[in-house]
Amino acid sequence: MIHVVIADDHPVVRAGIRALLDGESDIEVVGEAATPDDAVRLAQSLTPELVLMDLQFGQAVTGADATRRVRALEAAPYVLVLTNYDTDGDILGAVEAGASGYLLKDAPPHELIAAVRAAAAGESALAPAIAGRLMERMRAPHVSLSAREIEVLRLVGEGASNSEVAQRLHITDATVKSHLVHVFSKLGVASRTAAIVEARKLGVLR
Amino acid sequence: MIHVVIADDHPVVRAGIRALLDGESDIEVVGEAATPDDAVRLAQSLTPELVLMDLQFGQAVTGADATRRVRALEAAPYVLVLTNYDTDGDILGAVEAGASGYLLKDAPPHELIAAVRAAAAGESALAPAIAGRLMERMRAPHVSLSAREIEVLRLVGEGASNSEVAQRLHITDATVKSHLVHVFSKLGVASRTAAIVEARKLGVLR
DNA sequence: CTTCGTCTCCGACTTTCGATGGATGCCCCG
DNA sequence: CGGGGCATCCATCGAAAGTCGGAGACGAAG
Repeated sequence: MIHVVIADDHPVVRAGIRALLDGESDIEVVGEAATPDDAVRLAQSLTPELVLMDLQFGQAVTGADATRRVRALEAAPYVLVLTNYDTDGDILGAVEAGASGYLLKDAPPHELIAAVRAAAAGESALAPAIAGRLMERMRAPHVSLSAREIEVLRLVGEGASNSEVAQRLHITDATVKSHLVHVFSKLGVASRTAAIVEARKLGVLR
Repeated sequence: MIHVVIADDHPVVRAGIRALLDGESDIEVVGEAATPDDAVRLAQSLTPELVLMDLQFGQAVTGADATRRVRALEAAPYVLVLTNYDTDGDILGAVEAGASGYLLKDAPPHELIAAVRAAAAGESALAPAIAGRLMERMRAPHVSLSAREIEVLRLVGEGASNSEVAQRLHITDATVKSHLVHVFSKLGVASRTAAIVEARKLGVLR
């Protein structure tokens, strides 16, 4: 049984979510909070597995803050963030605060339910529309590999040797090495294997 | 809405599954098949997102076969395989035939429902009891790396150089290379990077 | 007890990789 | 327009990775 606390300043939204979740036999809504403070308080006293957290409370944008505080509790319930707009600038903040997932309020019911189950299981559940946007914002500032560099790195990541890469791209292996040197420095690593590991971590590969 | 076709030779089982799924608003059972041939036929004519497929039809074990044929259709519905026994030797066959998931018939209702949703979303849904067993059978025959070899490979997979691995394991880098040579030959590759790729594919790493 | 297989370890040789340094062409902006 | 920044390309040379052959340990068969 997944115990859930709903935190949203709008009663209608809370009721809607509750109605959706009440239809699921393995999910029980144990509390509702109308303010960030209440959300943290209920998360502590009711020890739910999951908190559904709105990002916009009244005027102050303290949803991310509340998320951080909830995640700092001893029981540390998972937090699933809800918002109306996928352009919300606080997506990053919420994720960094420890949110397991991020959903738009107009998501189809089964998507929300699936997300609740996934989040309660410790998995991350991002609305597809958001995942891409988020990824861009997370990795763009970090690395900006040129198209050619990515191309080379991708082949290396498939296990190709320098000469194989050179052949496939119709360039000299000296050139391949040069591209790799640049990739290494941009990724802050010193070998092809480490570069692959790092590239995967940053989402550049795979 | 997830449209489902149920394929099972036992009417009672079909009714049971239908009853379970009818309780879900986002799932609709659009057809029932009592034979593998019917299953394929309905999968083609009704174009469901998902086919729930029994492995045992009458006497012949053609569930895997039917799965293969269903997956070969133009619409290519996902296939979720059901069976009574987790010792069934055809688990592998079904998965290789393109089944997205594998469930025991005595699984709790919510697990089945969750599996249906997951499978319809293109995710794989394996009963935990089966996942482990399956994993063993899938990778054991392919590779049997020694504990030491895996240890070395794991570090290499983190981007470590031979000398770093040697230091961490308190052995010479000549020995590290030796282990890697064995790993390479067992995995059928010729470089550390290719080894990492292959090891990930086989589930040895990560 | 021997033989075989397997795992673990190692040193010396060859190949590949990565570092260094430099060339060209492109685009943008002061 | 003329330099600064960047992407792409290339050659050389020391360092790392990979190849080869073999040694010691240990257990399972023969």
